[in-house]
Amino acid sequence: MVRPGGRSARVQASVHAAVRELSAEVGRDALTVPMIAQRAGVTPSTVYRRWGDLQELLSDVAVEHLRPETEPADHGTLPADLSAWTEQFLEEMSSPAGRSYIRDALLGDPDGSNAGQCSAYAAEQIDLILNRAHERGEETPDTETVIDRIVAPLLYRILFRPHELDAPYAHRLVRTLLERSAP
Amino acid sequence: MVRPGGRSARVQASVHAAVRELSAEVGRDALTVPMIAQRAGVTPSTVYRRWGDLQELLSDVAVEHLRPETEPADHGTLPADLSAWTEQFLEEMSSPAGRSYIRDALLGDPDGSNAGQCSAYAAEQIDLILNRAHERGEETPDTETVIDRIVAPLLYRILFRPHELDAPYAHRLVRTLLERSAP
DNA sequence: CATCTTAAAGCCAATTCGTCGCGTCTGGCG
DNA sequence: CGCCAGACGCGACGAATTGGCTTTAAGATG
Repeated sequence: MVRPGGRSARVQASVHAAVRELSAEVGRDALTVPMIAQRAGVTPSTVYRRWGDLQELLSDVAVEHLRPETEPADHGTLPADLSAWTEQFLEEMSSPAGRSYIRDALLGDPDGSNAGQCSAYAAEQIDLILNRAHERGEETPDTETVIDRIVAPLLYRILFRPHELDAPYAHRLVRTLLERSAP
Repeated sequence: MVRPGGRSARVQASVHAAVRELSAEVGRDALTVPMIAQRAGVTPSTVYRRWGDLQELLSDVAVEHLRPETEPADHGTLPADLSAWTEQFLEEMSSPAGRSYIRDALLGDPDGSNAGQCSAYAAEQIDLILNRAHERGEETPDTETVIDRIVAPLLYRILFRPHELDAPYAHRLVRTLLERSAP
C-alpha cells in the first residue's frame, strides 16, 4: 500500500497535482498517462503500477474534488438549510465539471469504494443538517429518506437525463419531502 | 453518419455481434479493438473511425443489452404491477452483468445520449403500467414521480452503495410511494 | 439503366502506449 | 546503525492507435 510519508507521498501528491494542472490546460479528454507522468516528474510505469490505468487515477482525483470543503451553512430552520444545501449540491454536481468528476469517480472504481466515499460525503452533510434541526426541536426525516428523496433523484437526472434538471425541480423535491414527512 | 442500410449496417451488426460473442468467451475486461475487428471481419481502423474508442463501442452495445425485451406483465392492479416490475428491474440492474452494462453505457457516452436512452426505456415501461392502471380507473402517480421515487433511489444505490440494497428495500419504496400518493 | 458523388471501409506505415523484468533507492523497523 | 520490504527508475518489447491514401459500394440523378 501507500506508505504514509516520504517519497511515496510525494509521488502521489505530484501526480495528483499534474492531473489537475493538465486537465485545466489541455482538457480532461486529452489526458494520457505518459503526459501526466512527465509533468509529475515520474516515469509512466510508476503510474501504471500504483493506479493500474488512467481511469483509476482519474477516479482518485475526482473523489478529492467531490469532497465538500465547508460544512453546510446554518440558516436557522430545516427547510432553509436543506434548500440551501440542495441548491449548492445541484450547482456543483450538475456543472460540466461536476458531471465529469462524478463519472470519473464511478467509472474507474472496480470495487466501488470511491463511489461509496462520495455517497458518504453527502450523507455526512445531511446528517449534520438533520442533527442541527433535531436539536432545535424540529421534526426531521431520517438521513436515508433524504438521500432517497433528494440526492438520488438529482444524481439520477445528472447522470441519465442532463437536460431535465433545474433549480425549481430541486426545490420541488425539498418541498414535497418536507410537507409530507413533518406535517 | 451511419447509412441506414447496406454495408454500413452490416459492419455495425457484425461488430456488435463480435463484441457480444467475445465478451462471453474471453470476458469483458480482456476485449481489445483489434480482437473485435478481427472477429467481425473488419479492420481495426474502421472500428476506431466509427466509434472512436473501445468505451464508446461498449457503451453502444450495453444500451442494447439494457433494452427491455418484453413489456411489463399485467397483474390486475397497480401495486402488483409496480411491485413486480420493480423487482425485476432490481434483479436485472443489480446483478454484476447489469451493473457493468450500466457502467459501460455511462462511461463511453460523452453527450449523454446513451444514458438518456436507458432512462427512456424505464420511462416507457412505467408509462405502460400507469396507463393500464389509469384505464382500470385506479388513481396513479405520474411517471416522473415514479422515476424519482423508485428508479432513482434504486440506481443511486446500485451505483454508489452496492451493499445496502435488497428486495425488501425496493418493496418499501413502492409501498411508501403508493400509500401516500393514492390514499 | 448508366453514371456520378461521396460516405465509409480497406490497407499499410509511423507513432504512441502499456507491460515487464531487473537493478537501485528509501523509509521504517529491529 | 544496518537490514529489508516495498516503491521507483530505466529500458526494451509487443500491442494498440493514428493518419494518409486508395478502393468500394449506397444512394442520388438524369
